[in-house]
Amino acid sequence: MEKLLSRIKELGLKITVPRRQILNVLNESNKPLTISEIVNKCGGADFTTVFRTVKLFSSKGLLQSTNFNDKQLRYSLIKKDNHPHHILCKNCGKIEELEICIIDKVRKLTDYRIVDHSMEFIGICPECKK
Amino acid sequence: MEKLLSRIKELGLKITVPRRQILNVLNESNKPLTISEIVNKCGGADFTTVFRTVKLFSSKGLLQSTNFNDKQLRYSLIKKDNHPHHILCKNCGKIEELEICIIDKVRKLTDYRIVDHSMEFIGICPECKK
DNA sequence: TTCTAATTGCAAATAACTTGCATTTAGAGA
DNA sequence: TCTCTAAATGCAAGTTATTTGCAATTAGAA
Repeated sequence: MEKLLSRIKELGLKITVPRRQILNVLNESNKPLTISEIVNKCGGADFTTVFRTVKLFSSKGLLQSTNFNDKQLRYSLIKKDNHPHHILCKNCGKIEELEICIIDKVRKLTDYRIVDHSMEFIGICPECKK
Repeated sequence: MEKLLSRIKELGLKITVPRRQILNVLNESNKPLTISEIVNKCGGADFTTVFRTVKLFSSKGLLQSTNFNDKQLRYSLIKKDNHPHHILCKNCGKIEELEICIIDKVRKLTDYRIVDHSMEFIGICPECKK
C-alpha cells in the first residue's frame, strides 16, 4: 500500500479520501472487483469518482482489469511484477488466483511486443464438483 | 458449415435466413466480431435478432466469445475441438489466431473442471514494431 | 398443405458507461 | 500555518450497450 501511495505521488496525482478508500477496498479484496462492487464497498464514494479513478489508475499501471466474459470488467491491484490471472467457480462464485505465466511463450511464438494480456478460466472448483 | 447446421438441427433449433447470414459472416471472418459488426455485415438483419442468436449459439457451444478489455464482446465460430485464442495489434488493429493451449495445465494445477476460458493478448505486431 | 411453436423485428426499457461543469480539496509555496 | 491553484469530486445529464415484451412472421413436422 505504501508503495502504491508513493507511486501515485510520483505520477503527480493527489492522494484523496476516495482514492484511499478505493485502494483499501481493492487491497482487502482477494478477487478482482467491478466498479459497482468497489462503489458499494467504499460507502459513500460517488460512482463517477470511482469510475474515473479506476480508469486513471489502470491507465497508469496501478490496476489491472480482468474480464470473465460477463458485462463488467473487474479490477485488482497490481502488487507484483507479473500480472495475475484468475479462475472463477461458476457454482459458488469464488475467484482464485492462478500461478501461471505464458507471456514469454507468446512473445517467442508471435514476435509481438506484448503490452497487455488477459487469461481467465471458468469452471467448477474441487469442493463444488463433489 | 454443414457440421454447424446439423448441430443446430440436433439442438432442435430452426435454420432461418438471419441465422444462415450470421453463420456465414462469422465463417468468412478471420477474426472475432462484435454483435454490431455482425449486424453491419449481415445487411438488413435486425440487431435484436443477431443479439439473441449470438447469445443463444454461444450458450449452445457453437460460438465462443472473446474480449479485449474494450466494451463489447466479440464472437467467433468454434470450428475445431480446441478453443482458439487471439492476439490483437494495438497499432494496426489486426487480430491473429494464437496456436497455444494451456487448459490441461490449468486443469492439473487447480483440479477444477474447466467449463470455459479466455486468453487474449494485446501488443504490437512485428510489422508495426519496425 | 396445414398448423404450431420457434423466431423475428420493432419499440421501448434497463443498465452500463461517459462527459460537463460548478464546487471542493490536496498539497505546493509563501 | 495560511493562501492559492490545479486537480479532483459529485451531481446531473448524455450517450452507448444490452435486454425485454409482444404482435407478426416463418420453418419445418405432421
